[in-house]
Amino acid sequence: MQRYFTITQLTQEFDITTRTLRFYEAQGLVTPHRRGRQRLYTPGDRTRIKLILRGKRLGFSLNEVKELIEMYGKAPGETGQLRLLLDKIAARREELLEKQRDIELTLLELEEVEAGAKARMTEIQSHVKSEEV
Amino acid sequence: MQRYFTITQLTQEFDITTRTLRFYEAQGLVTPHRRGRQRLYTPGDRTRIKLILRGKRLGFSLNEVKELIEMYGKAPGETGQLRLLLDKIAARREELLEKQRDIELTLLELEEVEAGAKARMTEIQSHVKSEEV
DNA sequence: CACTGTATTGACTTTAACGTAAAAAGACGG
DNA sequence: CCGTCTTTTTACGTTAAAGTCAATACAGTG
Repeated sequence: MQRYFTITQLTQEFDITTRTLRFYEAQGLVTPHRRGRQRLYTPGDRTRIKLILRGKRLGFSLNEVKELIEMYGKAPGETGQLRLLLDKIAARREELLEKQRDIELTLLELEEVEAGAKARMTEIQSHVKSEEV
Repeated sequence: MQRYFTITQLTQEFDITTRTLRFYEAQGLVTPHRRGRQRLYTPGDRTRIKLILRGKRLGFSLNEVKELIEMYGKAPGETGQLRLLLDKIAARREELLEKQRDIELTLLELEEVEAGAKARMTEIQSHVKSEEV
């Protein structure tokens, strides 16, 4: 049973515009079916869109995202260049691990700032209290 | 003892161009000293540049990075709007945590693809061996 | 001082990722 | 069937983040 999504359904679900989805299509990132001129998105298309948006959140360009998705898309059988695929996977993994470290560092720094701010707040509080006496 | 860095030193260290550093300066992200017209970067400037690049790797825009850095820069004392600062920190943290989840998911998917590829490889290997018999 | 190489400035160009507007074609409710 | 609404297509505009190029300006060296 093939359930389809319309373009507006997806734009609402993911909070993007139709322009964006058509743009992704023009870039070859999704290829919805057509009923006449109308676009019909399969659940698979929907998943791809999710992957695209996730990639974007991580700072990957659309081209990089495309490469990633194509890796998923290929069944392992039809992948002629297995060695090459494995290399790409390794490279992506390295990038992701670096991003993880970047995030950890940034979170730590945020905590420091937060601690400073909170300390400053309670300090102000105590001033207020002493003035209240 | 104030040790300075030249612009080219930094471009080499971080693998960016002079144009990029001057652009960041024009955006108010760094403000190196001058000796005549020549730019002199302090270790503090260097740290800021590191932060900028880290932010970029995580997919933040330069403006977002600027906000982040300004949060670090402000001593907690001179932060008039402590509540506002804490809110911003919380928002950033949420974003970062989401990115962490995104990374985890992507890593998992990469592992799946990798497993498939490796399985396919050993399969091919065994074919070769059986032909060798 | 002349030469050479590096820095700076300013202007213009480029690329990615959409936004916006206009015109035409379906889709639908009454 | 008519008007309204949505969708599509086409084309041009925009923004962020630099890249590229040209015209100097120094700075150090022999």
